[in-house]
Amino acid sequence: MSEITIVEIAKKCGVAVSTVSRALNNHADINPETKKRIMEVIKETGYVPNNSARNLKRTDAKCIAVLIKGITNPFFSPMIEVIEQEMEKKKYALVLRHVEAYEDEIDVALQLEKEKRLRGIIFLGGGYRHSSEKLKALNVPLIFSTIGSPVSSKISKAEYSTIAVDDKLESSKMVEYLISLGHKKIAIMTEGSEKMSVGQLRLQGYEDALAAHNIEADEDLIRYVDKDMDHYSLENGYKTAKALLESGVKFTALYCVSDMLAFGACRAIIDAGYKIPEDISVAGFDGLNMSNYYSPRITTIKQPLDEISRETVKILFDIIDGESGHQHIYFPGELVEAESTAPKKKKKSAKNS
Amino acid sequence: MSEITIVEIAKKCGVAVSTVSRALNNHADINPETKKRIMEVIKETGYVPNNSARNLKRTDAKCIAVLIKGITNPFFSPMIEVIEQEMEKKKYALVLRHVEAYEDEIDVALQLEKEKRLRGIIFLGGGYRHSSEKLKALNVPLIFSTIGSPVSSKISKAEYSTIAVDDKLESSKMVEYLISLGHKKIAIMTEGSEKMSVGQLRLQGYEDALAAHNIEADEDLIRYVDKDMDHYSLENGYKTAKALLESGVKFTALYCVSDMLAFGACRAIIDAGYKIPEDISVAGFDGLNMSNYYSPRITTIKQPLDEISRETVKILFDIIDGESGHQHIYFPGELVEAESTAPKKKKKSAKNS
DNA sequence: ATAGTTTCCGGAAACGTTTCCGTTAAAATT
DNA sequence: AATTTTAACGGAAACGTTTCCGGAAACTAT
Repeated sequence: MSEITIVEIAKKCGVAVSTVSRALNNHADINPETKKRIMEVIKETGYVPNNSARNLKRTDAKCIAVLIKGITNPFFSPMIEVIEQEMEKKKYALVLRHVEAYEDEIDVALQLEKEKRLRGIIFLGGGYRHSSEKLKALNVPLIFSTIGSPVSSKISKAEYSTIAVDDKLESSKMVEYLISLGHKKIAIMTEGSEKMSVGQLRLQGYEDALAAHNIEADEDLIRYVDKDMDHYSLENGYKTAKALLESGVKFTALYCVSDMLAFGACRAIIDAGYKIPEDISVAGFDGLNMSNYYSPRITTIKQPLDEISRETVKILFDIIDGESGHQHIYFPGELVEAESTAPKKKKKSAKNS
Repeated sequence: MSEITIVEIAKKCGVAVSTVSRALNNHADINPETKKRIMEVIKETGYVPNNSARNLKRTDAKCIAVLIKGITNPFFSPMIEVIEQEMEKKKYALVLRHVEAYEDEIDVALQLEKEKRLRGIIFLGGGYRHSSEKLKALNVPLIFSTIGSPVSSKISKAEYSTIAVDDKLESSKMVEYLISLGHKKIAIMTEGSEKMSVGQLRLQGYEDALAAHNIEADEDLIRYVDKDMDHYSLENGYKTAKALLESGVKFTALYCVSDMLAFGACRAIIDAGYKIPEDISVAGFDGLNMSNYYSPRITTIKQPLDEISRETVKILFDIIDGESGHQHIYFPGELVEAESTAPKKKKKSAKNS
């Protein structure tokens, strides 16, 4: 393919390679005339500098990586947007990478660290099988955003930052709310991939809330999504809710640990001939944009993703600039009451739209 | 940061640099013993080869790029999945990049072409401001998947491939269907960013269908989404539908040129107190997974994204391998009738769930 | 034992840049 | 007019790899 290099340009212009390089990089020591001439030839020939060679020498190209597991999850959309904005302000290049498993992530990061001058990594999305030695070896700030408790115990809290809502606390707020509506038989749909996953934390919040109100936890009401599928997907929500309904266990409210699950669950409930919220109340978590457009609008805990994202970037730069060490910050979530929940059981309760 | 290079490893092992390289790259000419020893040291030190240097020399690292505008759009999720699978089979590295504007894309691609040995580019998502000279200069196969007519007229059809559904035709199928249900006042919600955009093509299909049935096109029924917002977003669907409803124009069916728009529109219609499909039928396009979980399930044209994705990759490799030239292929879409549409007006029409 | 093969490894060139250092000629200063 | 400064540029080393070429042992076959 395009074999043309900087030396051809130099020849064509009758100057030295270094001069072309200077023209390319807006260096001072160059005659505007010469520069213009060189730039023209470059334009003509369609020459593009080889980035590998460039990065091999350069030391100043600052770059941070955002590694996302499940980049297509709508949950990340607003986060990516904000992070991109903030990075732009700081004039840092941003590399957004979609990674399947976390093992991959690390290798991707390692690679980046060598290719470019990686200054930090932001991890988005759950999954916790980090090989901590490698992670430490990177020697750049690691920021985990909106994921429960991110790393293996081999790496200490002083070596990474986390920014998120307090999943356990917020989760219990939601369950408290359902209880306040008179519900006692509250089912939960969650995910239990790893010990400290978001799903597990939110389950703990559920249990806390029940305990606080002396409601006995019923094993049958705790449902795990299929771990062989995308955890927080519509299909999984649908499937799990369907199984719950068909099991015959009685419940008046279903708390889904993610809005995506709630969407799927709602559809299953409707398909089964029940009305939401008259027959069954459904609650979600995350506050996805979609939850406000779904029918019914989903009662959920809204995560302040914009603020979280902004803070994520801020913390990263504070650490890079040496202005602070690693931090672990919780943001408050907001309970938004919508159409999918209602007080329990009143014969014909009015829709609270 | 991690300053350790291949020469340190060589020193530590008491071997030559080339030997370490051989160990690293699974070369033949090396004693398994030596290799093992070297690998151990590498593991210990956490050494990672510098990819820039590596790519500078290598010529075989094959790589193809997938450039997506709006990577967070759920539309792309299944496509990415399939493409990743297929690439894995071919043992090609895949670089997935999120790009904001198409200008960016090209630069990204150019950069890639130099860094790695880029063998092809797949473009996903609309937007058509390609600077064709640059594109040509890349000298690698360009494949446009699921986007209308992709490039500026300066670049000929023999120089790129397209794989998609026939947007115009499929669109008219949907409108024909609505007409067959007895609808005459059919509103359309579309997007008109560029001449040959997906939205424009689908609008043409709408006009064709109306013309074929001698239904007069009513300017007031053609609605454009806000071009300053994300074109195919819930918000835009909601907002545009709301404006349409408030305008007082009468219509019995609303055809949204994308499911995302349909979701938003449905919500606006419901909020306005109408029932879907009893009062207003709503149709979408794309066949997003979500359309089967939304309430009501959206009548839509389902794009065979799996097949399209697979074919996209296949065509790319055919071209790379010199087994064929560029192609322009249409896949048929599938009209899926769901809950959001019904025959017009019968006093109390039964829901066709 | 000799010649021919293999096996394994070291040396060094090359990849395409950037950057440091030095040089020249012109401009500015004395 | 002689000296110093400046502007513009060329030359070459360096970045960290891979790969080609050749050479020394260690085998194999005669």
